[in-house]
Amino acid sequence: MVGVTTRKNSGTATPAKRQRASSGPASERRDHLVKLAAELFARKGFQATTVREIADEAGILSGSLYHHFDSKETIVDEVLSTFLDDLIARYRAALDSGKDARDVLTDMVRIGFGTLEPHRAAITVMQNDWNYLRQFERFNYLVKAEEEVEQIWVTQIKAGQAAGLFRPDVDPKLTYRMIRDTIWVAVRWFRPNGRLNTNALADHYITVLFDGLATGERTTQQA
Amino acid sequence: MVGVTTRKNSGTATPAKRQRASSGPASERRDHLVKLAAELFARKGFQATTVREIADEAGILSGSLYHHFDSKETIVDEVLSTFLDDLIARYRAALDSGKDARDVLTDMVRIGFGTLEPHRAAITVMQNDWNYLRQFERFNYLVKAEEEVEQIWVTQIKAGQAAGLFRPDVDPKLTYRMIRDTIWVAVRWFRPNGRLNTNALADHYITVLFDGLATGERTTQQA
DNA sequence: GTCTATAAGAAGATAGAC
DNA sequence: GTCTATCTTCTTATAGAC
Repeated sequence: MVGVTTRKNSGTATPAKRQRASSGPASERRDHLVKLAAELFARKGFQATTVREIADEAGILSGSLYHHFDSKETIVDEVLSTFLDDLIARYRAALDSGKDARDVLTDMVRIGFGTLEPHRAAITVMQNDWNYLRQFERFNYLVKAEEEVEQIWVTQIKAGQAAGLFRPDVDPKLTYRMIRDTIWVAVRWFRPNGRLNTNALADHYITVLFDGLATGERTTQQA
Repeated sequence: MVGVTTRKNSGTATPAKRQRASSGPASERRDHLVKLAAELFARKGFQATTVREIADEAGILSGSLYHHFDSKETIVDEVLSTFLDDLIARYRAALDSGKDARDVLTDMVRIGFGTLEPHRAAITVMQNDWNYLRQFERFNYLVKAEEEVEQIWVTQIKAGQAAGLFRPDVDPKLTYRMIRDTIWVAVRWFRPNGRLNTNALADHYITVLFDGLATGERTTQQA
């Protein structure tokens, strides 16, 4: 019931109570605080960000934060679940389009890259702190959500193979993981005002993913 | 000169002295301690791992660790620099083979996946804690090493394009980043004793990367 | 090379006044 | 909804005996 040792908080030992995003009162003030915290978590990492820093950023004292949240974990919980809820909703819409597997997969790649901008902070936290956060019982739903997303992708890849659209000799699960990794890790270097926007990123990746990097020419063998 | 606020260490404030891997005395005992620490860093994250835990793992007390290392940062520094030195050496060997750009790139992909097993812990730390560690001046060499590696890859991709081996319409730098991401992030889910070994991973990725996922068939357009 | 003992302070969280 | 004040525990790191 207790989960792992957590960050050894102190005071009158509070073993990370429940207070999911959905259950908490959804005030604008609260949402604003979550946004501020998300930026700090993304920049410095979850553990390296102190509740004092979050409070500073909001112009209040650390104790006042506990009027809105019962723990630091609750804040990051809200950051992550907001992102995941949105992502899964978008995937579902793509699935209901009636397109063939290749077009659905194309849409899903675009959806993935499309979240880089609006959910940049949440994705960064998910990348960097997932390994730490997953050890706490309260974040089990993250694992569940990941499994659900994997199922959606793998089903599409298999459908594409069955329809003769995708090569049959690739492993669906492995292929999904590589696509997923390529999309989300881009959050590390993607900059909204850089040379490329997320549409260009998606187009580029879709080209290489479907048609490959090679031209078919070989200098050593076929020539 | 000081860098950022660091983990606010205490005692007689020690602002993270220099003591790079190469400069420290290379005893077997020391190497063993670094290995133990690397596993903990990978499992729990750098910040969440305490010097007490590292000492526990080694069967000594935390104070005794400071006979071998002057700070926790020095330990992780040694973990990362050992990996990077090995990686860059392997890349250089591949470059000197005299093969064409496609074969060299193939070798480099294999080298990448091939490090997942021997350097699993270091790669995990690099993935999860890079964002945090990079803020300290002493880890500037990480950025330099990354730039060197990028240069090696981009040069090969451009050479392949010039030789007509790779499609000319892809962005070399972007392509490199996506390849890099796909390889290293695999450390998150790759398990040495799982269904696939690193050779199979590399082969699979090389197939999709060069030849693409699509078969050329289209259900909607070409009928 | 390890232990004992401890410094000095930063952490998350709480209680109650305003 | 925020502040004041504070508790308790954990942290990295040190000094010197053995």
